[in-house]
Amino acid sequence: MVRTRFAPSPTGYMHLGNLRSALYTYLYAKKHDGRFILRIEDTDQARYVEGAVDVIYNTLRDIGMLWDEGPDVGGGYGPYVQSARKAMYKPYAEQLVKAGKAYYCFCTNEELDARREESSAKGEVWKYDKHCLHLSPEEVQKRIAAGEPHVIRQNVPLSGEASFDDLIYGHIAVDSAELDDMVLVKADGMPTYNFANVIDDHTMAITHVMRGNEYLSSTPKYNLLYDAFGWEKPVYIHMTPIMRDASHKLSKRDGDAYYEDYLKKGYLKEAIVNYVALLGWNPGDEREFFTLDELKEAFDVDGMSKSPAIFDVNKLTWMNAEYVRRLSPEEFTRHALPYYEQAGVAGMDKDILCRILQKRTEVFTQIPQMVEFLAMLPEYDTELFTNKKCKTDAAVSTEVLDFVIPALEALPDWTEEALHDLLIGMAQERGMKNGTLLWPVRIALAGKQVTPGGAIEIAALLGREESLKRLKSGRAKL
RNA sequence: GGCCCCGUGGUCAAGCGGUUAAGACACCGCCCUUUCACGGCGGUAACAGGAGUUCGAGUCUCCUCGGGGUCACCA
Repeated sequence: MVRTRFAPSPTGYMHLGNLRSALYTYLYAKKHDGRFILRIEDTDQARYVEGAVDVIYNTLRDIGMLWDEGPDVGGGYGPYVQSARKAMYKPYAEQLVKAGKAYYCFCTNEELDARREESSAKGEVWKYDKHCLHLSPEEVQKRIAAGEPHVIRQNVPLSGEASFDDLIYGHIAVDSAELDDMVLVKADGMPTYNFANVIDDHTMAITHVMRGNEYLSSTPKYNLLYDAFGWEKPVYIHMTPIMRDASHKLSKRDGDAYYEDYLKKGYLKEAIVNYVALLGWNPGDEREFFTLDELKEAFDVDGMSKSPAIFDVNKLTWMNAEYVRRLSPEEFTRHALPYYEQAGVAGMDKDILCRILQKRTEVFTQIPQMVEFLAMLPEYDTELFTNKKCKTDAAVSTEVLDFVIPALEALPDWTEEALHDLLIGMAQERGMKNGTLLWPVRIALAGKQVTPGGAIEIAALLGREESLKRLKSGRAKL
């Protein structure tokens, strides 16, 4: 049974890189009919943020990545919050000490710093010198009994090879001599992050450890620990970061690294998830649109990339536009409504608004600026009445408005259909290009060169009174 | 600096010893058209560099260069 885990620390936001890690971790488990486990790594009390755990829950749930075990739903391997596991680590370290795979160390920070400086002065790479490894058991006991501060360090062999196998990167080996005797348990009795991770993953029976690339170089050490315990090692899958550019990760400094940021900017969650899934993974065929269920089916480590991917808002935006177009009119309107209200057009015909806006909306936040001319006629210059392609200028526009205004005043039903028949009919009668007639009308109606929709839709949206008022004021300008 | 990882168009990315080196976004052009957009058609653009191995190398090996990661009693 495949068991994977997502182990975020609660920061209050969901970074896109984390979101993607969670996604891949979830997908891998689901693809193999396994279990997806949520573990909260909250040991860093200094960074603790109120309500941050809820952000994690809500985001995962919102997207549909439901966890099979976790702090709130339980499971047979709890607790699932690291702070509640504090007491369980030290005994494991002591077990290692008994086996000679770890040892107590009484070196103080000052001593370590001094030796570190000494070695860097000589141009050497600092590595703990195993100073305390050779203390006699009696002395160790005595000093512990005396209450002397101490840590427990991993005893890394001086020679030989440490290695691991990664599903993406293959076999990675490093000389044990390169490895430092890392601290397992700190002077305050708490485990270090690395140690806690190994213990947690093993005791939670995690079979596939999926995590960021930055752990690539510490993983050989992790495996040494598994060997020291005699535990079966997990399968490793190291994932690339999402980059801002070739040399920087997407970070909070960029102001657009968080899932929440994109929701606020008017992106659809399905589009974000879909885009992010494709950043660093490809299905092996030409498909690019996936629902979460389709991703579960299609996901495969073979398609995961070894090199980091640069985040491209451009493509996200294109993908979002595609998702927007696929919305039903009702769904589109539901998403657009807050922006209609913001622009003051919420009272207008929703069907027409949807028809003219849906194809033009890449991101919902673009809507107000697209429609604000409906709520209030902008100041405009008569230059706008001139358009070469439509064969119109101030004189033509004057002529057009002069016969269009009375005709519209006489129109019995102010419907889109009636407006269409009347205006197009007049153009035909007079042997004019549709554009020649419609251009001046649209300009007078909208007061801007570029609008979503054409003269007919705009007139229908504005209604008889407002339309005629705008047409007359346009005529008056000429 | 030591060690580890990575390197195909501007971006994502296919490619697993033999291809005219896919596709998508972006960009440019044309068509459609009631402006813009949508849609349709077409175009520009890449194997970081150098040595090998091989009949043949984007694919294998080595070196160089470039980028990243990691070297804490932080997580």
